Amino acid sequence: MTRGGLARAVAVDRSSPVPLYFQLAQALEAAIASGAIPARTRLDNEVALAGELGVSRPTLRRALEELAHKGLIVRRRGQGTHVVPTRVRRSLTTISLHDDLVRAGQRPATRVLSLDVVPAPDVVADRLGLVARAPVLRIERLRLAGGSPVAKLLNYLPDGLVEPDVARLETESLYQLYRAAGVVLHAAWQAVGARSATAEEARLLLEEPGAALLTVTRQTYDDRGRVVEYASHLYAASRYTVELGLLNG
Amino acid sequence: MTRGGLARAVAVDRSSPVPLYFQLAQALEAAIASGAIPARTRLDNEVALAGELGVSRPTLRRALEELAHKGLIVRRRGQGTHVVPTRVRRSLTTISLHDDLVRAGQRPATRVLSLDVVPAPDVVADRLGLVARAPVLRIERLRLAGGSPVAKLLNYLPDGLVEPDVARLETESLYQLYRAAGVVLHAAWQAVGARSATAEEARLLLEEPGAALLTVTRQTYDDRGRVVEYASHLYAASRYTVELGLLNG
DNA sequence: CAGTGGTCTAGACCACACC
DNA sequence: GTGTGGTCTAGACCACTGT
Repeated sequence: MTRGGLARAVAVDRSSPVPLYFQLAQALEAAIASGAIPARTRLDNEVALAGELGVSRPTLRRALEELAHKGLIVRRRGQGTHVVPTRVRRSLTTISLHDDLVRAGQRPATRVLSLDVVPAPDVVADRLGLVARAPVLRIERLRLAGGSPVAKLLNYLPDGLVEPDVARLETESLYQLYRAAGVVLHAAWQAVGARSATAEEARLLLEEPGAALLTVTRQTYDDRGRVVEYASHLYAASRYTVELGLLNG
Repeated sequence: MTRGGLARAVAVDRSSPVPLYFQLAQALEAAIASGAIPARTRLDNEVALAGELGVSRPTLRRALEELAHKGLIVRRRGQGTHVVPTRVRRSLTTISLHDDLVRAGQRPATRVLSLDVVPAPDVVADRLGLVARAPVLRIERLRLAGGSPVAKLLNYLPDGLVEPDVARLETESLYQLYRAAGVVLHAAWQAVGARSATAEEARLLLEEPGAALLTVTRQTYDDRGRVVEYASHLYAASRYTVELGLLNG
């Protein structure tokens, strides 16, 4: 994008409360995605580009850093900034947790199997940072896609964090409930493994006993660093895989 | 850390080629990890802190942004910057791919099962962005830990990217070879699933036929956006799980 | 209200890549 | 050399949070 035509495709609104660098990043990402800025294009240098777009260089740089972090562009000293040629680029932008079921065609549904306040088992109390047998909210759900069960979800939450509500649990994700309760999720640690299904699990997930299941164990933290969830999930591996984007591997 | 004593714990070397913000971030991270800056501490405000440390506010901010991104601190407008109280914090800093075997006690070893240049199978050519049946390097390895096999690793690489060398493959990781060849890995996409072991796989991994295996399929990109690897790995799930740190989930 | 982090600017110098 | 992105500065104004 050398001829300055970029300034028309990427217009910013200085009266908007949305930060300039964010507007720029989004506009540039859209322009790249739509092909308005073709792959392998070399962008103008930062000083010139900032001039064309009517922002300062640091502001432009912050936008470019975002795109570089997402893998959409590559910047190299002495050489310039290029739009990455890769075809399969979509998966890289975000790290998907597990709600990928919302994708193409799948009609996700949730059935609440149980919803109780119980004394925390030792391992749960330890992971949540609570004293032994402290009351915790235990949520057991069955996730269905296209009418058939794909996962059994077991979550433990500190008591009082969100309102237990079967109806909402069956229509919204747990993360939507967190957000509604003002909890800002920030980071998580998770381990992925596999094991064979027990008879009971096989029955729930409509698999053969002994079929391979994907296990995901996770701790989620909020922006204060408190553990807000301990989860132990079980996926029917024949119909489900976890997709992950990794950066700076 | 209010009393300015921080300036002694966090000293920067302005003659070093290492960027100031990076020195700051590392020093602060070390101070937090060691307890020199205790959990829940409220840091001085940014202007004051920058003054104490002898850097400008943007430079300090860049360091703090790094720490915030890693989940070590929390910054809130009107309220200040606090050190996060979480206990289990180590896993969050980086996203581990699969070489976690190097951890505590495990003596990792690798046996090269095969190493050939072959015409690319269709799926591989597609994933690597090559024409059908283009020559690719096919590497089949068995990973052992503590003397017993834990994973069968199958990798396809564009021909000519690295030198095929059995000896080095058995002592170093594939990623070390990439680095040595000047390839800068940048991003990856991977899918994690599970399935039951075939008789042949069970024999290799010393598992029962039908045992649950963890499958990892991955594409790795370099900093130019080229696909430099297509991998299909198989883990003995009874002895291995994949750990992942997730940010901004 | 006062204090905090969030954003933005204009300019400077440096390290590296290619000619 | 010349041109590029990488780093750093000093200062300004704003939006939000608590009192």
